[in-house]
Amino acid sequence: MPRNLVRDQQLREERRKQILDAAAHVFATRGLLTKISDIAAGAGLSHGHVYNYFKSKEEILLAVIERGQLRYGKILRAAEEVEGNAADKFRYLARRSLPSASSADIYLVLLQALFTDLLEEEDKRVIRGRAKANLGILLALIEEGQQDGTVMQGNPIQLATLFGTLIQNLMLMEMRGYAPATEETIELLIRMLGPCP
Amino acid sequence: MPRNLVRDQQLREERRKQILDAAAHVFATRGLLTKISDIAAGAGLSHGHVYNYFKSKEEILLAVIERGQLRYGKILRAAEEVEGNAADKFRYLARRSLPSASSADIYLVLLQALFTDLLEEEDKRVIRGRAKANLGILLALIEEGQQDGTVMQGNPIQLATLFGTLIQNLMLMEMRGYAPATEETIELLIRMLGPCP
Amino acid sequence: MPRNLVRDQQLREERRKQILDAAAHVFATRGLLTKISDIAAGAGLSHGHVYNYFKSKEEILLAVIERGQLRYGKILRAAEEVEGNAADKFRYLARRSLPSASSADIYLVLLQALFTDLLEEEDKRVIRGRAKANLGILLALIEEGQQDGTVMQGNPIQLATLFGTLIQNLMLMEMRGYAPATEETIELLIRMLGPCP
Amino acid sequence: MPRNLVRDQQLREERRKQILDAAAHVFATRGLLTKISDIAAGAGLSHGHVYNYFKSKEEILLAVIERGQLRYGKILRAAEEVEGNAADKFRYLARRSLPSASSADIYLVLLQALFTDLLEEEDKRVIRGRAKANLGILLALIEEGQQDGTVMQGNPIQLATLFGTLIQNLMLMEMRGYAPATEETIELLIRMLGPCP
DNA sequence: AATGAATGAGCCTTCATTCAT
DNA sequence: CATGAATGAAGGCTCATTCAT
Repeated sequence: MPRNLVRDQQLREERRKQILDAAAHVFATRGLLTKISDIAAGAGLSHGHVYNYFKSKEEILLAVIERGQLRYGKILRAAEEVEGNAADKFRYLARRSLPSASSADIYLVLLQALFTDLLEEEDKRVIRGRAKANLGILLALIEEGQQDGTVMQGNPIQLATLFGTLIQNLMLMEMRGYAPATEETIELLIRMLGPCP
Repeated sequence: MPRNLVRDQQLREERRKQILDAAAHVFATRGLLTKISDIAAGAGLSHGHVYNYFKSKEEILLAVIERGQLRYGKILRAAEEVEGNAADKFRYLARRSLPSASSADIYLVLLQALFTDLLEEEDKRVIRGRAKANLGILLALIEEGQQDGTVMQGNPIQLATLFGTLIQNLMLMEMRGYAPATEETIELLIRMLGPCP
Repeated sequence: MPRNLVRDQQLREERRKQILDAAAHVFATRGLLTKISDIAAGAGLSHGHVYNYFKSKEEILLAVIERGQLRYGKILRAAEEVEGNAADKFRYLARRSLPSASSADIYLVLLQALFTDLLEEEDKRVIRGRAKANLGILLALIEEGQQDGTVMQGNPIQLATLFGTLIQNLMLMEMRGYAPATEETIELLIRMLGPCP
Repeated sequence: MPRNLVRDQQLREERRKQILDAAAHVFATRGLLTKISDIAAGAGLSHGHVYNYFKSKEEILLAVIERGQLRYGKILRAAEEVEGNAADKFRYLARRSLPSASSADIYLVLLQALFTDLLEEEDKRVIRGRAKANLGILLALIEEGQQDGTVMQGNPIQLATLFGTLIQNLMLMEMRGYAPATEETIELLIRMLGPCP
């Protein structure tokens, strides 16, 4: 039966993913007040069963955040590979951060999680570490843009930080009573980053 | 009536303010998971006493948000009055939004509150309404800047939204693992907004 | 100043009466869930001040019950003195127990109080003792009626109990969704008690 | 679905009944001051679990009252079916209302509930409606008795009200310091209702 | 005396987590 | 594996009681 074990493992992994998907959605929708039973309902299973895959709500939250950060990192690396100049890469990045892209909606949860004492300080440290790693990629893109003349001069870290803030907030605009972000918004953003020739 | 009614009223008002200050701080620090007893402790009184000033936790949250939005509006109007061109006004605005300025730290609470069903839909509507009013002031500033040549051309609403997002996030940068905002950040921000002559 | 002391004592007694009146009304209206502040409001003073006259809510409740029972006893003794036969005395008794007569509305409070552990067992014993004393008077009336031929034969204690139950419930009829008691009801009651010649 | 759904449903129903039984007892014993934890303890489960069956204390109270009223209605209808004349039916009715019959002990709770603002006015309306329906049955019995000569003449509604009051108070007699009701009491009651030939 | 600010015990209710089936 | 019954810790809120003014 080793075959079954492999298959079991796959099923198990699928389930975990299912739960995390639901959790990401619910966390992003209701914040940290999210209940285990909401997650379970979203994943289509009983709340008790969730504990066969994660040992606590905290673990789920951590997993959701980790996945969100890793995905964001993946998008960042994908942006690096985009054909064209740095502006094109930022354009790609911003587009992937629009509300329709599910990958971004975890960002607010992360923000909240860094507050509360729901998470251990150690966990927060890890999360900040990943954030810094992601910022590093953004930083490289900024510097590339300053080289190829599509990004203004200035402290790259500051620029990366500002740009990072912006794209992660794109999806939240509507929620905050502002107009939702569109392609037009993205073009403006690119121009804002741009140099004055 | 052996009491001094006028004085009592003043004390009462002070207490309310005291509670709101504590609440703002704790909400900003621990998010919606904030306990009434945390607020009470922060204000230096017993949890039961809080209910002599506010009739529920929800009411406190609403008051905190309202006050935060009104203060932000006040800052916006103060910025309008600043001597100089639009860039100077934005500079002023950004400076007042740095972490050291306590008035801004409510913004994240607001963001969280718009999620959850902790608040009635009606309350959320009111909050979004005030946000829109504030955006209107920012909008006027943007248009002024486009007139006096210190702000780039482009859809003013979009620009206002982007800028609003940025300044409200200044204080959160550090928290999110990025470098904290400084005067240098502000200058970059002003240049980003600026036109290409 | 002994005159002042006397006067003070009178005022104090008046105040106590005021509070008990309010308490009786509120207890009869809202049951044991009655709050001290309701009583205070009813008596037109601050809740804190009540404690200058009674040392606890329990003491007030006991006083209200005692007064109610004593008044009922007084009514019973007044009935004994009524001119005419026993039927006339019962008629008088029933009339004084109609809803309009405030003396009866405490009966339900008493009923509730005998339940809960809000009262010490010792207090309950005292209350039951007074109830028994009152029943004794009723018993005498019943026996008088059996003598003068206006009350049916049968165990006088049973009859007294049944009649006591009835008149104390007269005021509650309306509350329980039944038709309110009237003079007609009273006449029926007298006839029910009456013998078959 | 490894569970036996039908069985689960049965168990669930049993549990509900268990809780209601406990609640009826405790409410009848301690009045509206009854704590959820008392009910839970009475039913042999944890307080939290009670909320898996009822969503609030108020709902439990309402259910207890409803059940009590329905049971009383059932007894009334059973009395209607008793062989014999109306007196026999009343006898049956009174017997079923003695303290030993658990079905009646809810009446006092009902009485208390009609006070307080613990219940919505709407709920009280419903309760009064059911009381009126039950009174209707009693009314029919009275009229039957007036026909077959076992009940005195007079306004049937008044008679029904008086009789209803009496039988519902039978169980409370002892509690109020009076002699407890017995078969002898019941016979007296029947005679009181009877006509004078 | 008189007020109402202040406290904290206590109850209702929710929900993470465990566990029997 | 799956379910949901069951528990109990924790937090919101009320209100009796005390006390400074």
